[in-house]
Amino acid sequence: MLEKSTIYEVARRSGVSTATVSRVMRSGSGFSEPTRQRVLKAAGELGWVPNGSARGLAERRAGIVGLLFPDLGKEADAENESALFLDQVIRGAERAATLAGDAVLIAATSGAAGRELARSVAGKVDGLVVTARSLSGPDLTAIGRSVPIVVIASHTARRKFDLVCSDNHGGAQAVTGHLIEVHDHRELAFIAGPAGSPDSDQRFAGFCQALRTAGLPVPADPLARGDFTEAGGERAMRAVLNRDNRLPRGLVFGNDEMAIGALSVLREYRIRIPSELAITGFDDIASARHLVPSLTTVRQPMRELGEAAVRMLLDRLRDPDSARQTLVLPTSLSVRRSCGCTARTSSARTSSARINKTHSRRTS
Amino acid sequence: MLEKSTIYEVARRSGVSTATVSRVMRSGSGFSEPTRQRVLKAAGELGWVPNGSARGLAERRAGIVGLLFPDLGKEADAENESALFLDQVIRGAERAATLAGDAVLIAATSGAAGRELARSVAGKVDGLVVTARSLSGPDLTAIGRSVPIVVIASHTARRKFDLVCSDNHGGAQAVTGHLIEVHDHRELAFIAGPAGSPDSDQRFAGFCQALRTAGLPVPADPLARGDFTEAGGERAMRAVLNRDNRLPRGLVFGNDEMAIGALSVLREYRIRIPSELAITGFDDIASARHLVPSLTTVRQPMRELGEAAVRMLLDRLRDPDSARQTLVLPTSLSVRRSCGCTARTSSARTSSARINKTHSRRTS
DNA sequence: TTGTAGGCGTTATCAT
DNA sequence: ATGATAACGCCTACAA
Repeated sequence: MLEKSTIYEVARRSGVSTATVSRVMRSGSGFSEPTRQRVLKAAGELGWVPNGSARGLAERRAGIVGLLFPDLGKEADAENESALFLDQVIRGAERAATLAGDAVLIAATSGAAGRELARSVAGKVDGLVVTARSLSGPDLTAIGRSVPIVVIASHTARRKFDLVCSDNHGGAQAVTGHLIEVHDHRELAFIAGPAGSPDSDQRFAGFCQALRTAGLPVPADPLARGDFTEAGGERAMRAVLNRDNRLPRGLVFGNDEMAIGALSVLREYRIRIPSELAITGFDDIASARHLVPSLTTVRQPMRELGEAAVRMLLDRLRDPDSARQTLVLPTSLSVRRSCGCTARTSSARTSSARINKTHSRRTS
Repeated sequence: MLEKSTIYEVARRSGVSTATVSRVMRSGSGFSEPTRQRVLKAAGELGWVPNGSARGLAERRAGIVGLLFPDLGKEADAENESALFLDQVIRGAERAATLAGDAVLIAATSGAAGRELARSVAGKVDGLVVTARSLSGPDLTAIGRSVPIVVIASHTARRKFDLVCSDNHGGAQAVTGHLIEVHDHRELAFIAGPAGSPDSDQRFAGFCQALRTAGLPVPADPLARGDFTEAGGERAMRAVLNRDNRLPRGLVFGNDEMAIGALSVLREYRIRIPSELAITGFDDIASARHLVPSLTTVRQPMRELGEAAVRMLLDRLRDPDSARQTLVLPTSLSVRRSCGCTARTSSARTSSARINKTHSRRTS
């Protein structure tokens, strides 16, 4: 059934040397037209596809970039924000790689077994895009010794690699500012994600910045904490409701998932959104549009993150010694109903892309 | 910066031959403990990662499976049903492959350029999982000559390959049956996807089957047609509203997206769901839960499709001459509010998995 | 324009 | 337990 022919057979069948076959398949020059015809014919008849491993070995280049992301586990389905986020990143990476003629190898690395997997992948690719929480710091460093790495993670992360992230701080500042300036809300609070999450921390910082800018009192801590899941948002909301005897005027959530969870609790408590309490999220997941009320939130350029990361990686491959880069992609505001606006969705840039050339790489 | 050391350097550094290094890295036997230590130490110090291309060449096996899916284009984002579907398939494929120690190479193949891409990918992998509409029939056949292929597509598709799909017919029959039996609706209509879509056709067939079973009149055609998008659902709904002066009692949509689009039109027309008109979808995308009313729909085991396809491919790789298989994965009912139910979501199996051994492969 | 032959980094088969 | 040494399939100087 399967042929698995080699360049030798194609060469023999078309009466030329393997060198000529190779030339026909890649160079586009260095042979006569009739020769080309014969080679192509033979290749076609045999159904020959050049062996990627052999080619990669000879070219010292696999033509593959790897994408590592955290294994979200069995429970991670379409409802999961991180999952959605990563899917988009994957799409973006695929697009950018294909555009450059490369393919993308994906792998979900989890915990300890992740290291082995990562090593295996590292051997198969020319470079690696690694998303937050898919690899420990030491593992990153170790693998970084043998393969170029671009990290997709929050700004605060290690500066030892090329890095791309979205503007969490600016995005949070923008929604919060919207609540303050457009709706004139002055009592605002932030519901954070898991402790230690750089994303959450930066969003909280952006929130605080907006308050500061408006001359409002700045809280030392978030009002409550969830874990970026719907269930976590529910819990956080209930905790607040049970603990405090009066609510702020607006709640800025660390992400959409938690806002969705909170919304169901608030509905239960018959608290009107947005008339009694304004709500905002972060991420702009698909469901945000379909909620009632629809959720005002901050859109992250998820796919662009993947694209940018791969492009950066390919640049690095081309030029190993250039200055290391950090790219911060702009977020945008998706204004819907939950903040109090009534117009149809509009969106506005929250910041513009920034590139920081950090330090130059040591050469060698 | 980057080491890119080889097995030779590891061998020299640890004072053994490359053969021994290789043995230590894979066999787990054929060397003494002290030797093992030295090799591991040297490898660690050098940060050596075995070159996948060389390994693949020597082993005649890349340890990579490819996943081809259609390029949905720029406009395809998280809102898009097909996109979500494919994301889940990708996740499933990744999971199954990783479990088997393989990696997954992904590529979105679009139109003509797709063929070249597909060939390139085919050369890099041990086998290919190909989703519906990512490759033309002839291209499939051509590439199938050099690499084993498993197809994820509707049942009707070509039988020349191993195939896995979900039970569209059974799923549609089940929701329709629910409308008939539980809610006693007898005037039902189907809103189809694009003409020629096997998925849509099978769902319509399932719809008809349910009517037939209940002894109700069976329509020759769907009431209207969309293109599986939200906008398409809107258009279809408007067309029906403008054309007919009376609506059926329930509308079975070919997928969730279209149901969502229709829902917004129906809201505009102040038509009460489900009291005046019951609505159901197909796919169970994330938003279905959050709609108002929440959407009763049929869940496809998207991730499982990816898992099953990869497993099937690995089986095929292991045993090239066994009988070709077709696997139909069961769908399940997600009962929510739009059908008229008031209970919380419940779900029920709609069918059980079926395996058809078709004909045996010709040996050679 | 075409062919010869060495090399790419591993694995695996023989010896020893 | 270890070491030579062929493959593996392709690319690419270098020659002709």
